Amino acid sequence: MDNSTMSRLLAETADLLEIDGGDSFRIRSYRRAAEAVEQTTVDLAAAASDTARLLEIPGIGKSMAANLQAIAATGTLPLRDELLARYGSGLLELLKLPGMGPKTVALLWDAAKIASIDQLAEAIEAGRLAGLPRMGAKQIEKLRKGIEDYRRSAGRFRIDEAEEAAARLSAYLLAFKGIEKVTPAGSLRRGRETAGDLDLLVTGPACGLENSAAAVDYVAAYPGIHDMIAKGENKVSFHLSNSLQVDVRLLPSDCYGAALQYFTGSKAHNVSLRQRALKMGYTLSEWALARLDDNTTVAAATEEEIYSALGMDWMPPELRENLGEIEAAARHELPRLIEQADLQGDVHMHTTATDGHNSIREMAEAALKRGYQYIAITDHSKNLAMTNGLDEKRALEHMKRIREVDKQMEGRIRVFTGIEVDILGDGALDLDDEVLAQMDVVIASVHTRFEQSREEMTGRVLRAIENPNTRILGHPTGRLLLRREAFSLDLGAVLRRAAELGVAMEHNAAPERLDLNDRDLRLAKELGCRIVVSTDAHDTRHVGKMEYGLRQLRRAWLGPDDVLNTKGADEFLAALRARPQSRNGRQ
DNA sequence: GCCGTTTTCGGCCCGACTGTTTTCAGTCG
Repeated sequence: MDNSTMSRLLAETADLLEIDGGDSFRIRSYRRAAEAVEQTTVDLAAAASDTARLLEIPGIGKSMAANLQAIAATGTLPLRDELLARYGSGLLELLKLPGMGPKTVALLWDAAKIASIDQLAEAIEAGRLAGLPRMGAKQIEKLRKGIEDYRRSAGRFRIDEAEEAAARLSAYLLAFKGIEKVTPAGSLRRGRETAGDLDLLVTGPACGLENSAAAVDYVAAYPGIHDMIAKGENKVSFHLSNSLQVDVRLLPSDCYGAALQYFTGSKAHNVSLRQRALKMGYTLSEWALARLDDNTTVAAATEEEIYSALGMDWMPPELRENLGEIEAAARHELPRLIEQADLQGDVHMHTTATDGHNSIREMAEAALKRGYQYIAITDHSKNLAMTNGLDEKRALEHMKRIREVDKQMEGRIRVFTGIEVDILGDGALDLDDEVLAQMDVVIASVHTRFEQSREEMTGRVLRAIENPNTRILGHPTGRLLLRREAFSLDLGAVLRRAAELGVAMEHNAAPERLDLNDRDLRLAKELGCRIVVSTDAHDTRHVGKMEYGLRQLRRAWLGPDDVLNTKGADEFLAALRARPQSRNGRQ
């Protein structure tokens, strides 16, 4: 069992205790322990027998160590099981609805015996919620909409979860003699934010059409399989324990490219590509590109051959959405997409001054190791009290420390001063302008939920952009993957104004964030609004880890020139600071 | 349930915002 699963069990226990009305400090302990387990580099399943080692981890005491040992030994936690037996796992799912916390879950359970999202939906339809305490028309409507949004995203997995499952399975497959190559296809390969299932294409001498039986048996013996769906001559389908469906296809290497192309999709891209093939006298299938007249194979082994035979350049999977990439590839005018090597700096990160886990120096060293030229330290401001956010006085002191570290690094990497301020309800920033003016990087973010009208909400964000100290607009959509609580915002107006005033728009590269979706990013490019891709790293492991965010940028056809932190340190700073004359007075 | 160069008991990150209130409880970060 891996640390994140152990962490999840502890966090769920905390949720259940909260619904149960348990001691709030005990609950916090479970939460802290869950976070510690997630954070630590110690492999807890392996180290479980070493109690002293467990106790070294801050937040793990005697009973939590025993809990971890129970989880490692049995895969489950007695307290959690006990609470689940009382309330059922549906309550944990209810908590995922926006605006739904433990008190409301407990209320619905006590008053109406509602124990799942389905039961809640039913109760809303039947009008059984009206009259319950704190259940006005607005609240009920919010829940109804929350259920709708939740159901839309349910059943899909975040890209990093799918990728992790793919990596583990690939490692297992590659250990088999005669399996030489494993490639994830489908939306995972195209870099979508989420994946509905996992398509793995496998090839090697053991994957021939006739001799694949041993390899198929090996696949079917994968220890992570929860239940088998189908096992054929060349395909094995199953669910993992997290209910992710996996299809493993074994293919001879001479048709690997055709299969890879076909199973990567997207559907729209493939339809369009097959039409093009037909016009050229070919037929394209998952087995080969073949001549229509005599059915002889033209290309099949690699994607490059197939696209080339169709008169096109090979294109990165991220572009395959039938949004003009086929025409561009045929004209040999595919865009140059942004790559990791283009990025010169990571300019959003936190330290132990607020809710980060490492020092300024450690973050700088980590970024240096990853080959970056500069970073910005952007801890939280005072409005985020729970993170120990910085007030004016502490912000200035912190700035001094950042400058000291910058000196210590002796030019090997630049360390910029910065802060992530909160956009308040009236659109003002929560720190004094005189202090903000001294910072290199000021990221203005919305941390509280706004539920005003679209106009009002947009007005507030625009006001924050107008503030001459705002250099980067941080996550303004309130968008969290698989929990889309996006408040209403005229993003077009926001991006346009940001472009006019030279304020960059942040795209958070963390897989659970990915602030801007494909369409937002295309719009940003159209409007000439520059993007800053960042990690919002809270520890050294996440510093500069941009791959998920980069794939989103690539999907939107963004190149190095569309992104601000592809510039060198001085150019980046100059671009951030230079703001055109304010054009106030225009509505 | 964790933690301790003020402690082995008594503390434990707190402020903004919303909706349903008529002074506040609940959620979120």
